[in-house]
Amino acid sequence: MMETLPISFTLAEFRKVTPLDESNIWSFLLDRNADRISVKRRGPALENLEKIFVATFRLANSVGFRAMTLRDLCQETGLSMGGLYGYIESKDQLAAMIEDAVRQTSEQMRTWFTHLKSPIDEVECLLRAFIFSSEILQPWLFFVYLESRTLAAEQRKVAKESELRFHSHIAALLEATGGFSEAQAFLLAAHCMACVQDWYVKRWKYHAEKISVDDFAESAVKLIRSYAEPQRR
Amino acid sequence: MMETLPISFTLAEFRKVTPLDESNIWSFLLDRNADRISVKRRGPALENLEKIFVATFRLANSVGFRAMTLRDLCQETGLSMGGLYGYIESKDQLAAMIEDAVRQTSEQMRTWFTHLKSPIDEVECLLRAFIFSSEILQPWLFFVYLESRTLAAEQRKVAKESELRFHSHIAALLEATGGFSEAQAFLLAAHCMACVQDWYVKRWKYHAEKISVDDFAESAVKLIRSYAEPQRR
DNA sequence: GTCTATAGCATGATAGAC
DNA sequence: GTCTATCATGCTATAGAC
Repeated sequence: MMETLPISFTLAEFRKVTPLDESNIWSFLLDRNADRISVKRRGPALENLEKIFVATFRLANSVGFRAMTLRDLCQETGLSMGGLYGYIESKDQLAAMIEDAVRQTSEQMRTWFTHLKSPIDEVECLLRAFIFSSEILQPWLFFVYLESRTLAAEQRKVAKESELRFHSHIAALLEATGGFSEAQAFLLAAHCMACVQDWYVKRWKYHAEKISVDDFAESAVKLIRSYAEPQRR
Repeated sequence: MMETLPISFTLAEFRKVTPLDESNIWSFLLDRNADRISVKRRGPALENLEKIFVATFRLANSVGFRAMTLRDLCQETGLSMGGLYGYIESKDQLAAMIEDAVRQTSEQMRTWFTHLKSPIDEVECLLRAFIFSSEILQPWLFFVYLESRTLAAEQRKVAKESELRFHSHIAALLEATGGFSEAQAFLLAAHCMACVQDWYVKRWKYHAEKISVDDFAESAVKLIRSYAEPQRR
């Protein structure tokens, strides 16, 4: 699907080809955790899953996941403690489900633009895809970014490795442009990651200034491209 | 003091002129909160303060501040619950003391390089000072970055304003170089902030690759300078 | 100035009614 | 499939001994 996109695609163009978005993610979640969810009727299950995760994002954001209580979660969702446990196995597994969903999308993303011939074009596409995915799934990525350190050691490790794989992929592409040593490419890739992650980490800052995600992506891509291809300026 | 620094100073040079570092911060903390700390003998008080805050950073990092218990804190510091309350008024005030210390240093930083004539030189100096300060006071800045959202509304607001003031200062300087519109300068300043904050947020990534803080600062500064001054490349 | 002991309440999880 | 009621544990904060 990604082959149909231009190099400098917009959010609207990206939306048409991305496999996961705000509305179909609940089905994805239900199917992936079907064995642990005891509720069988699909319609109400999807509605309650949405309530549970939206409330989790809100509560974890205001007090942190480990300090959020299941009683607060019940109050926000309208479920009882017993009802809630039909959807989750434990509080820790609730976080694990989020982390798993995010890792799935980020792992897929690395393969989306491997058909491109130019390394710097692939970098641009990956940065745009990262920014637009984080626009669509902001609460999910935000949760993992801020909470993975407080989760079980195993999940923490997996989250770090996932970030590092994406980082290394960008670094390898930058090195392939021929303009950078391995160490320079690693650092420049780190700057790329920091810039694009800022879109979902500091969302309040960009919203207050009414900056659109397309303008943000344009600015980040231009900064990196002008450094990797100085002759074009 | 900052007037004696060259434009592209190193960590070693910055250390000689910075007012606050790892060892004198405990005195600063004790004096600033003297009215709330009931312990009077200065020597033991400084030792216990160091134990309390170092343990707080470690525990908050592994479970989050709101989920960290004062019992864990007592076990790590060797103090009893009663003893601990000689140094803090409440758990919330412990976080407020950290937030206050960090805000002090960040507010001072904005005035350090106003004597420079060239806006882009001032940007370089501010970015280096920010990175080197965060190297020296990493656990403090890391705590505020990750925990301010979970603190009281008042503190959350103050932390955001502090970030925004620094951001706006950089943006104004970039606009003063003459190469950017207000909106472009805002976005480029945001990229600056994200890159330099990454040094203390993703420290594990840089340490694993054995990247020195001087190399990191050089890379970040070069990226921004090459964009703001394309003719020099 | 630091300790032990405890008050008063909230927590994650489960059992069993319907 | 969802509820209410309850368990055992752990929490912040304080009182009072030394």
